[in-house]
Amino acid sequence: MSQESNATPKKRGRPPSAAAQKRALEAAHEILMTEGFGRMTIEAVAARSGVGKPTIYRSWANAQELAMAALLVNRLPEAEVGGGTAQAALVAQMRGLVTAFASTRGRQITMALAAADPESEFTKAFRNRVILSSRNAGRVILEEALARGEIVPPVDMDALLDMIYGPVFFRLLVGHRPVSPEFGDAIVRTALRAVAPSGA
Amino acid sequence: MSQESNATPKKRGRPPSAAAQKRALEAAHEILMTEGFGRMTIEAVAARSGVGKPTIYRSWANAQELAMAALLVNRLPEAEVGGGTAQAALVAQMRGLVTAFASTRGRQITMALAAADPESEFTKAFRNRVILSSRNAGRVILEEALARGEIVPPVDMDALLDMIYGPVFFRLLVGHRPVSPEFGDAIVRTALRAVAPSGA
DNA sequence: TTATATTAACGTTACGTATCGTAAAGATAT
DNA sequence: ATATCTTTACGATACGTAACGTTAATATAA
Repeated sequence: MSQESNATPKKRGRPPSAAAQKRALEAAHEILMTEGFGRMTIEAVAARSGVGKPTIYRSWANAQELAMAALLVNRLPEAEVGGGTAQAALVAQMRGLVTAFASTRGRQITMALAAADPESEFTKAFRNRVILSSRNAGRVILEEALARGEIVPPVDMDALLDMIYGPVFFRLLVGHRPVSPEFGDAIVRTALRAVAPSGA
Repeated sequence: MSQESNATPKKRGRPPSAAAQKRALEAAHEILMTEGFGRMTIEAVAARSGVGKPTIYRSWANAQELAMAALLVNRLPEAEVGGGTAQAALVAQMRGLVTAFASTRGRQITMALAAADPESEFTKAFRNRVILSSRNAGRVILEEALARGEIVPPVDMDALLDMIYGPVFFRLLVGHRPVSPEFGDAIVRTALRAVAPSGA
């Protein structure tokens, strides 16, 4: 623990400005929430934030990636995995999810996701962190419930998870019915009835 | 019914060309399927079809509407509502749905829907005809099953329907798992187990 | 004759890139 | 120690391209 020979070769030159990135992300988020995805152009973000276009392009390849990064900053609250029944845990989580997505934010996220290159690494990271994090937490909850007999086989776990989390995005995308807390509750209740031990 | 006095006032001048519309729709559809929604620009459609831009704009307000119209031309096959158990009917319908959407077409539809103005009349028509037609047919199937006791209360019909059709679009949008026929089967099976009479 | 079709061009917006001079930080020499 | 390289990022500006949606001019078909 002494020589700096191979440890961190000390970068030269002006360091990238974290403040500039932060300002760009904030401006992007503001535009997304007030004017929508279609108006969140790189030029608009540059004008609003005072950050130069080339600086923005140095951090993000295009407007879609910047939008996803901006939507990623304020994460959704993580689900409380431990304690209680699976139903209680899922209902609590679903309440948070519905609150977070039944808003401008939810629509913007859906649009960003649909518009983005599905193969891009950025898109995959976004999906995993924003969309699938709830689903992954749900998997933990359901596997624990399965282990202690609260739910019973046959359980097609992936199908069951998509039946719980898919409807929220379906309503968000199609807009035929509102995304309400009661809706979230009904989804969880119905899904769990399909894998309940008795016919209760 | 004879005189043309107030019925059909005999249009004067050159009539709109149905052929031009058709050519534009075909070109739009081809571009959607081969190059994707992002590259289906009005100019590209005009160039490919030989129809002038102003003519295209006379029929559709923007590229989104043209895209939806093009996707609307070849409708999805309607579900066979009558006969058999609810499970058989839903599985058959879901097979068709999965086949139709587990393709370029499905992704294009999802993108068009996410990108479109949710309040536009065109968008609403598109949702009703392309997205919700399956769901509506499913409602008929399930209500008949409910009437003859094949499924039993409590049934939150809207939640149940979204649990059946939502997951398909969820997978299409997020792309975390493939949309396969087996997946469709599992969804129908699991959903019906939630409303089955006994604990079977 | 009159409404539509086609073509061409228009102004606008945003794209993504290149270049300019400046700012900030480590390296180097006095 | 302090001044001067060197390197890298910065903000500003301008560029050529692409597509937008509109308009004017001409051709064409009832």
